[in-house]
Amino acid sequence: MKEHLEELLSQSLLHLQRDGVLPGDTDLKVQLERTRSPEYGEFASNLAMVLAKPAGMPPRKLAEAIIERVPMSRQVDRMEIAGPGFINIFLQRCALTGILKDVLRQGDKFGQLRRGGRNRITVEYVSANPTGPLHVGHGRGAAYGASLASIMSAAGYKVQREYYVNDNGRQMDILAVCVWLRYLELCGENTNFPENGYRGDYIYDIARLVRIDHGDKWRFTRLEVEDGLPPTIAEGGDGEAYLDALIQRAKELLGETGYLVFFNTALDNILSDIKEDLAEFGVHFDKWFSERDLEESDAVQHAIDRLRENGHLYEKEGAVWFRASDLGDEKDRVVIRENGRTTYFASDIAYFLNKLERGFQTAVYVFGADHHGYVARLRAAARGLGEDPDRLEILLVQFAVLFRFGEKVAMSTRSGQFITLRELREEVSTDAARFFYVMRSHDQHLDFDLDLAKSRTNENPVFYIQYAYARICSVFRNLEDMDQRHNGEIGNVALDLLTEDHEMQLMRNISRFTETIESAARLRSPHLLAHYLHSLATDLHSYYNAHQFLVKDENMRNARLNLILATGIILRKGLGLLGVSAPEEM
RNA sequence: GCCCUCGUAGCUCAGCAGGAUAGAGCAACCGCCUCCUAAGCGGUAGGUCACACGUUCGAAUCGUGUCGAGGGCGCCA
Repeated sequence: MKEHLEELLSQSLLHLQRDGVLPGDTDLKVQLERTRSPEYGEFASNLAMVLAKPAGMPPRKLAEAIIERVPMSRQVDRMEIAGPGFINIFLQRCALTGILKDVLRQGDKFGQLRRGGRNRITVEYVSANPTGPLHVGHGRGAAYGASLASIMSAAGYKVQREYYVNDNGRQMDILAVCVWLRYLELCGENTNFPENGYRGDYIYDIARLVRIDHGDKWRFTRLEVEDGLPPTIAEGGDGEAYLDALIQRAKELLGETGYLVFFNTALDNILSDIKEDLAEFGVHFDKWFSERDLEESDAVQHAIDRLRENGHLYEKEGAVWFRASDLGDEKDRVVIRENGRTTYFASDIAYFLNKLERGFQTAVYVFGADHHGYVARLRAAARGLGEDPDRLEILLVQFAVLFRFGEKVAMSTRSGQFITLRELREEVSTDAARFFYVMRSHDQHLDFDLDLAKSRTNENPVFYIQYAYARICSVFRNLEDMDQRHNGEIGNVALDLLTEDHEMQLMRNISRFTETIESAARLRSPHLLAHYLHSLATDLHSYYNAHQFLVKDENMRNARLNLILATGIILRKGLGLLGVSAPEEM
């Protein structure tokens, strides 16, 4: 509908340009928006005010000229000039009832748009290191990324969902060593577990698995393990050197095979736990991209070569640096360390390049707000590779702070005192968690009220929307009990009977659904859909209270049932895009 | 110190690409079940859009500055 009107207006503008009223070089982009109130019609355009200056005539006069040249349309009732020069567009009834019929005909397929263009786009989210279970901080990125991908897909983008598995590097080594130490403990050895290691109980679980498969095969005494290592934190060291030395010692004592057993058992275990956790959260991926695969291919070297060819690398103090400061970053960055190993940043660059080479026009990254230092860095890298930095899109998701009994829930990763995503799901339900995470703009801090999310009252927006859907289903169940039938054909013919304010409001709101998907996708803002669904539920509840649907008159009854059936379809579809279920009974 | 994000009603937040009288929900107050689920509905009250200047026919929205909040600034991953 909106597209149609935009088309009509641009026709008129072209006409005006041809007639010489508007200069040939005017930007004819049509701006059209929903009005705030029906007294201004459905849509309004500020075209006349924007173009008044180039046209050299007063806005209201120009508006008149524009309206005169708009082609006829069966959807449009009339256009009026209002205020300083707004063009208010009033639609024919059939424009609204037509959309209603579309919804009923297409059912769950309604809302699948084709506006995303042909380009493929990859959306990466979560990508948490597989060193422990997901916690509530990852939850928001998961909910946001998953909802965004679904919405963009509905808007017609060709979306691939991707998770970058950071299965290489020091953190993984630390993990493997921690498992080994816990294993030694289980074997009955006395160990000195590092304060800065992974201390969660899940480490014991993994150690237990190794022991079940391999017994005490890799048992060593405390002296063998710790002899000659640098000081721990407790002993006054910084702890990092201790960990590195411990990793070295583990590799020596365990040998490559033994070390890999600990490493891989930890990785496989945690990764499958993460996958299961996300699946239960309704969050899915098309590709789990392994960092090790990236390293084993020559992708990193390939990316570094590209930077070198483009003249962005130099050597200093034995390391190879990327001259990022020339490309918008604050400072230069190391890509190859003095010891010859490439940096994590080099992998990031390679991964980005890899995405483009796999045929994606745009790579969208959903990062936690703590990664915002990456934005300038990665954009500089994109430029350095000779690519358009706009092909890289980084969306930062702000932190969520949990509240229980009106108080902030304390969390600290260091002590292992963090709430896991799984615990959150079990406490408030997946539906509530998914909705709460995305109901605020992603660039806004989120206060997550656990008590509210659990509550089964009207204060809880999830239940409010689900309840609207359940009420609709309930009406249809009662219909059967009353031995009446719903006849959609009769209802469609009788749609013109729906003239009450509540009915008009509901129809108008239904007609906004596709626009909402389009803007939520374009603005990367699933919260717009969350708000939209809430407003649609409000309209339904108001209608429900004001009017009886199951009335004697067959035409009116079927027309009303068609209206609420269409509302239900939109609610179910919309909730589905947010990963929230639509229960038929509550 | 530098950089990023943010500042809208008592609280939590919308406000899409600058547009008409700044909107929801919660909390407060007043009402509504002989009727399809009251997990609902209707109404009242509540704002100098942090502040200042600028751009514009028009600014919560754009720009600059000030104040305030949170976060980020490693040859860590």
